[in-house]
Amino acid sequence: MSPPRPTLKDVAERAGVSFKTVSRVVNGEPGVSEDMAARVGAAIEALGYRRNHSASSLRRAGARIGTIGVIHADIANPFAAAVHASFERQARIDDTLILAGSAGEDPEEQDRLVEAFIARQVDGLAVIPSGDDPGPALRRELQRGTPIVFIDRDPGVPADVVLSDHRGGAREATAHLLDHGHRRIGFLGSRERTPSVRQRRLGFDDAMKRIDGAISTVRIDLTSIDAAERAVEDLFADRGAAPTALFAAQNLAATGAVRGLHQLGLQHEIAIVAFDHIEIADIVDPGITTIPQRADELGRRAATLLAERIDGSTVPARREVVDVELLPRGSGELRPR
Amino acid sequence: MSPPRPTLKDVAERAGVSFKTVSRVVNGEPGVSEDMAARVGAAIEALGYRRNHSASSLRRAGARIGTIGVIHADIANPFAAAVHASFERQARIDDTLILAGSAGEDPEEQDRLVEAFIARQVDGLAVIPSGDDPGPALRRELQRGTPIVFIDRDPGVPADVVLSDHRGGAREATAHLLDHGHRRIGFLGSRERTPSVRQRRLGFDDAMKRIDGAISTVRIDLTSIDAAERAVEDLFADRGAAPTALFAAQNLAATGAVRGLHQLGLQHEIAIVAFDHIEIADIVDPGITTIPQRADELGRRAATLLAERIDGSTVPARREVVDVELLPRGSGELRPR
DNA sequence: TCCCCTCTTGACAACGTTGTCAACGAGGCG
DNA sequence: CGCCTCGTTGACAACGTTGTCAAGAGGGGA
Repeated sequence: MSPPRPTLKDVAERAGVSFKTVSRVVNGEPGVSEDMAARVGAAIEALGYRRNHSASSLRRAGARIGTIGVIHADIANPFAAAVHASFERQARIDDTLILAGSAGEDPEEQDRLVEAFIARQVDGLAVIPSGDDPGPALRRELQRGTPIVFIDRDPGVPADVVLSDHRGGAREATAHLLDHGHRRIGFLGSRERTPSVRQRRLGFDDAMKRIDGAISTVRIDLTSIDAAERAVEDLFADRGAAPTALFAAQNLAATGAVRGLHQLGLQHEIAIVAFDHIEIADIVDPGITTIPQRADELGRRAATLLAERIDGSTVPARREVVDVELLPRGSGELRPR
Repeated sequence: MSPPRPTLKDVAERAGVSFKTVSRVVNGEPGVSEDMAARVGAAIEALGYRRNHSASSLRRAGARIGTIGVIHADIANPFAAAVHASFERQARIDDTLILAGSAGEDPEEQDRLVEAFIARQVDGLAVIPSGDDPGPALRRELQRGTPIVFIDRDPGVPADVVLSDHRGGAREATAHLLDHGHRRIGFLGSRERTPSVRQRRLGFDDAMKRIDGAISTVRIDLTSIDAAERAVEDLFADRGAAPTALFAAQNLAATGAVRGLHQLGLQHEIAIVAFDHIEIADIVDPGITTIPQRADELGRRAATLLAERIDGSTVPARREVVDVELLPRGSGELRPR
């Protein structure tokens, strides 16, 4: 085991002063003579003293502790990781550290994380999609007035939230396909109960309704790459009634759809636009036209909102919508034959 | 601002008992009568009391605090995120939370993170590649005996470390290409001073040296997708002397190389094997044969090693090597024409 | 009946730090 | 010369919790 860390007392003893004086030096408080500061500084250096942050913030009750808890569904998800990184970068400006936890889709695990973070006196919480519903612990903390921000997920409770413009993006994607002459367009979605996916569906419908004679083919519950691939193969079994373009409303659905099209050799005939970022969308031939979410912007804004709450802002719950932009790479610009 | 959280005293007052009794109930200590426990439990429930973990662990000095600091270069890097997720999953088994920080390539930022984590009394540290050299803070903590594990990076100091078998994997990749009849093979690498890349180069050389007449073409310092793409275009400007197969020793180099081959229309003629995971390696045609690092295994083993140190193990510094496996997907099985 | 033991509860110190206030010496001013 | 102020330092309480020990009530055995 490692030896105990030196404390203020140890430093004080070595420097031959009271520990309060050492405290003053450590905190850069005024009213310490120069040679005393030097003597104490030497002792600190010699012992490798570091302040015990827990004890320090225990005494200054009520002050920020400089730690925020971040809860993910899965931090290995590239989108979540990107949001996290951006959030952290912004938080670091205020010298704030991040306690991070992945809850999977398990609401109880999410609750346990909230409790553990609260026990550690975090200044606030950020929740990146995880489960459908804030659990009891999160609810209690909202009630208590703990600063909380939700990212990319509408919590259904009055709290600050930062969202992508799912509906607008989907509308734009669909309009893009319509503009390129397509009239039979397929919608590929994952779980309908996921709010963001529902919004994307609404955006798709918005655009389709505007054009007379536009025909939708909808496939939902495609929650895996394989499921989406099979759906595409199924869709094009009969080319006659099949769509000439696809809007893949989610990450995995898009990957599966692209794979399916390649499998069928249709990648140069059937247009596709995909929501979310796809890693090497530009290597595939044709490149995949996507509407990536602006993870950086989401993270940055969320951290800013949360910091304001932590600093005491009491304005009503805010809702910020981050717009998204279509990135044409080829697959979305194919015209129907 | 949010009201102060209730303390043991508040609960005690409400239940009409001493706060020590409440402490006993909270900690499930024996020697509390049933009806007393119930009364106190009700008060806890009513006030929404949660234990202050800082105060608690301040008193039990020397005991674990249940928090580990993890330092990344960039947690948005999918490999780092995957390692992190796996590390966390393992740590959670011991009810340990993760303080996470990205230091970029900035050694000073890494130092600041170490200091901040230490100030918060973390039980141990995990370092996922970040900079080339442990900074002064990390060195001091190693000296002090703070439990530390390095992941995927040899720290050059006696400390526990978990590494991928870069050399063996590269040897296997190269042998795979040689087995498919290639004799002129190109090596595409990023920075040579990165230890893992250096190891991969050694593995490449190992395999090439074993075969008479095998000819290497080496391109290094390909630190961006664009640089790798240009290198490939340059390489095949003269098909006569050009290699018939490529070994891309790193993520970005591989992405750029694949893009370059596609650009030149050579994707079905020039074989390529890539180190590291590539997101949709299977969508491209042909699929990209890769040697992904086993991020899960790296994270899991690192967390295990660290937990043992935290529990007091004093065995000499350990070095665990995680093997890697080649995933044939087509691009690596092309034969020379 | 008395003593001792057990069970339950509480009083108090301690963890490492910061806030408050007092003590001390030096120096300025009347 | 005495008083007051300022600059420097220290003593002590307090933050919220747990460890230690003692006090009091109740029960069983002699």
